[in-house]
Amino acid sequence: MSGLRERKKEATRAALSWAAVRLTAERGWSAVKVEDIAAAVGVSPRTYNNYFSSKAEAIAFRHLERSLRLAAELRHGPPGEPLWEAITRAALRQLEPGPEVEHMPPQGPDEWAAGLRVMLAEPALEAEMLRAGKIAEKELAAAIADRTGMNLGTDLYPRLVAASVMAASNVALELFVQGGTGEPMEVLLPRALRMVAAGLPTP
Amino acid sequence: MSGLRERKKEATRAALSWAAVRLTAERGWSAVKVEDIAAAVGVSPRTYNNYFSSKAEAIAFRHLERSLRLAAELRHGPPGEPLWEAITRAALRQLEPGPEVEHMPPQGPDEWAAGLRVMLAEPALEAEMLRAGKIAEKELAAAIADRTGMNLGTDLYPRLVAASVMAASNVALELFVQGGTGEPMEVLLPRALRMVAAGLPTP
DNA sequence: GCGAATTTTTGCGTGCCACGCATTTTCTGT
DNA sequence: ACAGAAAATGCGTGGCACGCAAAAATTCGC
Repeated sequence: MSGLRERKKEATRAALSWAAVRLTAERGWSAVKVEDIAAAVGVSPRTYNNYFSSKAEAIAFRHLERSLRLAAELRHGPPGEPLWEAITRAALRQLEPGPEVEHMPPQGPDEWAAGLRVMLAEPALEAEMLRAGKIAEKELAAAIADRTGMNLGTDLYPRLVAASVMAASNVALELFVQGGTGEPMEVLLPRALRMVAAGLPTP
Repeated sequence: MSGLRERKKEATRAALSWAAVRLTAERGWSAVKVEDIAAAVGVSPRTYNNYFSSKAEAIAFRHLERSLRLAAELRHGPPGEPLWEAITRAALRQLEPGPEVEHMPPQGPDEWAAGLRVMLAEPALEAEMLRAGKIAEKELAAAIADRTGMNLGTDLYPRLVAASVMAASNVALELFVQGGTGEPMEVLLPRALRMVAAGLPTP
């Protein structure tokens, strides 16, 4: 309905999420209390839980948003475009930093990878990230079902495509974060997507 | 090294996990306290946390074990067998109820599905299940890398296959649990595996 | 503009959970 | 049987999620 109120809410949510990430990167996950995150945003600790139902959720929120955008973009893109091209294009676009990162210290890909390693080392955070991915996967499957005219409740295809896309994204990210190959996400991600789309026969 | 001690530990761990599942199915997740689980097994609450580092972990443990068996079976199977046949065979075998279920009330597939729905409705449990799947995926990727002589640190293939296998399993399970099609897992799972192996072109 | 209604924030209190540490009990190897 | 190792337990602490009701802020009808 209204604009200002909801935008303010989203701003607070984003600020909390962002503060949680920053503080965790600085001090480590267990050293940051909910109270600290709330204080960094200038809000009461009780209010934090009005926005996020767990400490971990604030950190996974950015991941969730980006993943959800993928599904949204798939819905609003040109309907005629072949499915996998649309998916690849939408996935690649999520790699571009959004406007919210403007007033952050500029992060190279190395710092980003290091930060992610820290996050995923914490079991609670890993679990919450995975849950976020799963939520986005549901949206993605629904979008694909719409696009292909298939039945989400009975057809394997939409869910399989959605799950495979998330799998490819995660694998590409893992390899990037682990840094075995020096290749950037812009290279790894499309390659992984092409592979799952084409099939994975024994080489 | 020793036998009795470790077997007793595993027995306790399994008993705790089993008690957690049973109590949760009966009363619901939030109504069962760690104290209850411990009491059901005849062990101190403090001891529970020597086995599982969270309340949810006990429930995901059965899922974790089964998923890990898949990787183990892939390692110990005939090395000559084509990769995807070996995977499918190993995956199907995990559907057979293990010997630990012998003295449980016989569960039809419907009760099983209902139980799973309850579990996955709880965010904390869903997250923990996903984490268990992720851990197993790592093992699976390593097994596949070994089998194909590929490099886990630089090649996408092993991780992609592992992730796709887990994705297919999860999708098959979702569809089964949701029950849109009346088909059993023994049918859905191989079909999903065949699809991800062959590729997912727009139909 | 202004006051009423709705929404959001906050303070407070409760119950539970994860875990460190020291102690006791149980098991193993010789 | 005994010494040493490993596991179970008791106790205490800090923190987190959340229900509830009061207070503050914002929207909307007029």
